[in-house]
Order: sequence, then structure tokens, then C-alpha cells
Amino acid sequence: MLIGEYEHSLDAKGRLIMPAKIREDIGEKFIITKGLDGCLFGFSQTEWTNFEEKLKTLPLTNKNARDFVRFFLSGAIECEIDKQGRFLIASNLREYSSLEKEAVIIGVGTRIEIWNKEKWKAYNSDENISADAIAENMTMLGI
Amino acid sequence: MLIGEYEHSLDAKGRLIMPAKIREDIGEKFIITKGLDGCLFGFSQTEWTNFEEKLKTLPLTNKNARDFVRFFLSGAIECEIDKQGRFLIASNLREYSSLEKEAVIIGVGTRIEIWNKEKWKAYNSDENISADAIAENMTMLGI
DNA sequence: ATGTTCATATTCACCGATAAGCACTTTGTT
DNA sequence: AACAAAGTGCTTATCGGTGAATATGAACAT
Repeated sequence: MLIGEYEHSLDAKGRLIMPAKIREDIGEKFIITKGLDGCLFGFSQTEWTNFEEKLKTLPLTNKNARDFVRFFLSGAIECEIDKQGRFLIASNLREYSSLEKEAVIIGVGTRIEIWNKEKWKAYNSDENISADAIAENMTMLGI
Repeated sequence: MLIGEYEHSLDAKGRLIMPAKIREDIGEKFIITKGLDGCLFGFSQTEWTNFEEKLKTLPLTNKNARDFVRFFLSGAIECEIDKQGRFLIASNLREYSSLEKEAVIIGVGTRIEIWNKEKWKAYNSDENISADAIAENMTMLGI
């Protein structure tokens, strides 16, 4: 289970440290792709195949579904973590997610997400995560 | 059942003593997350896996669900209690809950809560938790 | 009251993870 | 061939996390 929030910075070549606590869960080789809300998604190999399976079940007759599948598959790249714990983020993905220097990596259960730090902070101060909304969701789930 | 209120202080590295009476209930490894009202939640592993199971059922395509899952999982970290009974609170969680020196740990049935002492006092002197208000809510709940 | 034990507080030292800079290699372009 | 750009790998310094040692204080028994 991938959890936690970690701040690190890209080096001049666009490489990022994979937090030590995530490294063993996600594996030496993993997949990153364009994510939702302006971040990047990262999947371990097994989670990626799960995800692909789900995409396959979508009806190709539906334009929305076709767009959705294209979005995720076209942006996907396999990454490898080097001896020093870093991985390179392809330039098109860096551009998509506005990653330049300061980044935040978060674990979200089955995947990680990579955010531009500023965007992450903005997202968190947004009303989309108000205490009320969270409390409401908690009771809905019976927590 | 987790109960009681305990005051302790963080050391220079951000570690906190787990009160002896809570230690055996919560286990050697447990999970802390961002909580509501500016405190942190702490769950035993069994309570946490229940929670995780529920989160897994939420749909990726729903923004509300994404927000909710992100809040709890990105804010979560597994903690281990060391030989001296202490555990480290990750810096982002310390920041979130304004924990610097004096802290209060309370047991709340299925979870513990960790508060900045000042915040805890302020919260308790608030009128929202006057004995009268609580009694009123109790009758509403049919107690 | 005194001593004993257990829990908590405080300080210090060490080690590993990370940041940052640099050099070398590869690839593609002119 | 020469160069620029991108990718890969190494080295060093720093900082945060971790464990050990010691001090303080409360609870309890004699």
C-alpha cells in the first residue's frame, strides 16, 4: 500500500529521487503516465497491468471512453530507478505536469502521484478538501 | 478500547513518547494520518486495514472520491515505536498539526488523536463542547 | 521516610538518505 | 567532423533519522 507525502527536487537533468519508503513497494522498474488534476501517476508493474485491464473493459464505442484510454496509454513510459535511487522523468511528462524544480511525491494506495510543489499546495488549500466534505465522506463510509 | 488523555513533549527530532497505557492496544507499528480540527489520527493496524478496504472501493473517475482518498493516504505514514517507547512524527504531519513541543495524546475508542497542547485547550474551552451542548446532542442520539 | 522500579525527558553520537555539482557518454544535428 | 543537447554515473557535503546513555520524576513497597 503506497502512502505518505515526500518533498524532493529535480536535478538539472530532470531526475527525481524516489523516496526510500516507496522504493521497495513500487519496484525497480515502474510506469509513469499523465494523471488527473495536473499531476503524474506512477504504477508498480503489477498495478499497471491491473489498470490496463480496467481500461480494456471500457466500451470503445463510446468517444469518452476512447479519449480516456488514449490519454493514459499514450502518456505512459517505463522508468528505471538508478543505483542512487533516482529516475528520469521524460520531458513531455515534465512539461505536462509543470515539473521544474520542487516536486512532491504522494502515495495514494495503488499508485503514486508526482506534483509540482506549488500546484500541490494550491490543491490542498482549495475548498475541495474542506473539513466538512471530509467529515461527510467519513460518515458515508461508516468510519 | 483506547481511552485517556496524556501530555508529553516532542524531542528535538520530532519524536513523541507513546503513553505506556496505549502502547499495548495500538501495537508496535501503527498508522498516523491527518485528522480533523487540526489534530492527527492514529490507528492500530487492524483499524487501518478496515479503513483502507473502504477506500479501495471508491471510483477513480469521481473527483470527490479522489480528493478524499488523497487526503487520507497522502497524509498517512506507518510509525514504529522504538525500544524507548517513542515514535517519529513526519515533518509534514508536524506542520499540518502545528506540533512543536507540547503535545496531548487522547484515546477516542477506535483511534488516538494527537494535538498541539494549546489547540487542545482552545478546543476544550470552546462553547461547542460545553457540557450542555453535549447533553443536548446525546438526547438527539437517543442516549 | 527510604529505596526500588518503571516511565518519561533530554542529550549526544553515528549512520544513511538526499542534494548538488561535475564529468563522461550517447544521440542527433548541422 | 564538430557541436549541442540529453542521459548516465560518480563524488562530496549536509541533514534528518535512529539508537544509546544518562537524568529526572512518579509510583510503590518496605
